[in-house]
Amino acid sequence: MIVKEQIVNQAMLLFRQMGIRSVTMDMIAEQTGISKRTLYENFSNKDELVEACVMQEIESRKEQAKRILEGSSHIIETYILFMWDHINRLRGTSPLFIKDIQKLYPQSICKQTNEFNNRMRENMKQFIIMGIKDGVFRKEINPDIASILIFEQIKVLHVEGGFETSPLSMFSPAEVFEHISINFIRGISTSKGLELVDFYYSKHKMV
Amino acid sequence: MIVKEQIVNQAMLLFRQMGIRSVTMDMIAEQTGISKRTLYENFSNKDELVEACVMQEIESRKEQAKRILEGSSHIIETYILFMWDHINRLRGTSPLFIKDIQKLYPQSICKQTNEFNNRMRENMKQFIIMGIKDGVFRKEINPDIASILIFEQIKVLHVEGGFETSPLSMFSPAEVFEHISINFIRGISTSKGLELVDFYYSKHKMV
DNA sequence: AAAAAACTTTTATTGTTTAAAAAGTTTTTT
DNA sequence: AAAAAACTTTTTAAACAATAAAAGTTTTTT
Repeated sequence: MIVKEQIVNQAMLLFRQMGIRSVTMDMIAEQTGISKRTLYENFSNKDELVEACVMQEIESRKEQAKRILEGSSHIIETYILFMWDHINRLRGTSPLFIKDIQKLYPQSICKQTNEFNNRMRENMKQFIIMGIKDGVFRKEINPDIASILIFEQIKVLHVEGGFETSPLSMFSPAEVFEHISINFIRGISTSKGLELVDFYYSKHKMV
Repeated sequence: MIVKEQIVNQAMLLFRQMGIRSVTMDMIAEQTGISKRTLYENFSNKDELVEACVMQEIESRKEQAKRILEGSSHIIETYILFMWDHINRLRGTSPLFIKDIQKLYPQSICKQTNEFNNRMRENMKQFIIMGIKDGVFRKEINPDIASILIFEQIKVLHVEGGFETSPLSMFSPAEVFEHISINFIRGISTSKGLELVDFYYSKHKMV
């Protein structure tokens, strides 16, 4: 079944570039170098193919998350590493990809990503609660509000009309994301937390 | 021309409660206790009346801004006072009011509010630049990105579908706004800045 | 002279039709 | 046996028409 993987990989290449809506099955067949018929013998419809792509993406993220958790010694280091991981993903992916999944597939496939997102938000909330207990985040912080707000801020990157409408369009999504992430964690931090943010930020600094 | 003021005041009462779209001219006439004809003799159409209301609101804000600037001894105190002023306004105004102005009147009237908003964003940018020079905000901050981001965050409060769609619906706009404002300024602050935020926040603390 | 009511006009929303593009299928070719 | 091409069906989006609500006007009443 190596051909199925081939198709998923080539489709992902196109999806990442142009989103899902504007990639046709003809394009995918051509890109993979197979006929449409063969394509449909492997995936009986587009949704099935998209689902396979999304699942692959989610799996990749889960594995990466596992690696990050194993490789970090403090929750703030974890946060910084997740930030860099996401920045790298943003750099290789058109905002259309995420946007299309959310707008076009709110039922079947989005179920997977929604579960994933809800788990992420819940993780973020627990992360904040842990940080407060640990004395790195301020105790005035409401973990519910704060965990929602960080994801709402990130949504700005995937806003309707791309990004072009927004005055943020002059800056790259990756740059804005870094700004948001660092400002957010510093905003909720105590002085002890800030020291750790500075420490781990310079430890993992990238260009 | 006391009757004109009467109309504006009564109309504002309704607009603040239910937005602009859902308030009819009949409702305004009834609320003011005059006939529709008299209403139209004072304002030849709804847009003119809305404009008068918006101008009154802008004037009120300008005066309040002047008072705040005069009454504060440091830019961080200014920021905290503006925050409380806005929280008080939010408490008395339905999100529909701002939403309707932005969605319904993007041309003539919105010109006024857009100018006002652009000036606010520019002020915010200058505020951040001053803060960096003064050593209260971090020098890594990009004043353009940061000034846009704070307004984008505030937009979450006026998002399409009210607020009801958003997971933030369980919290009051005022509460969320305070969270956003404090997190933002702490996020961009140096340790010197944080001390001042703490100082002025407790100085002006409200319930 | 202004309120109340009855009226006309505009605007905004809703549903319907139509046309194009892409999904999905079948036939033909190599 | 799979690619290429030709085909049919579905979806989507745009254009248009019908409707209802509110804007705006005129007439009638107090």
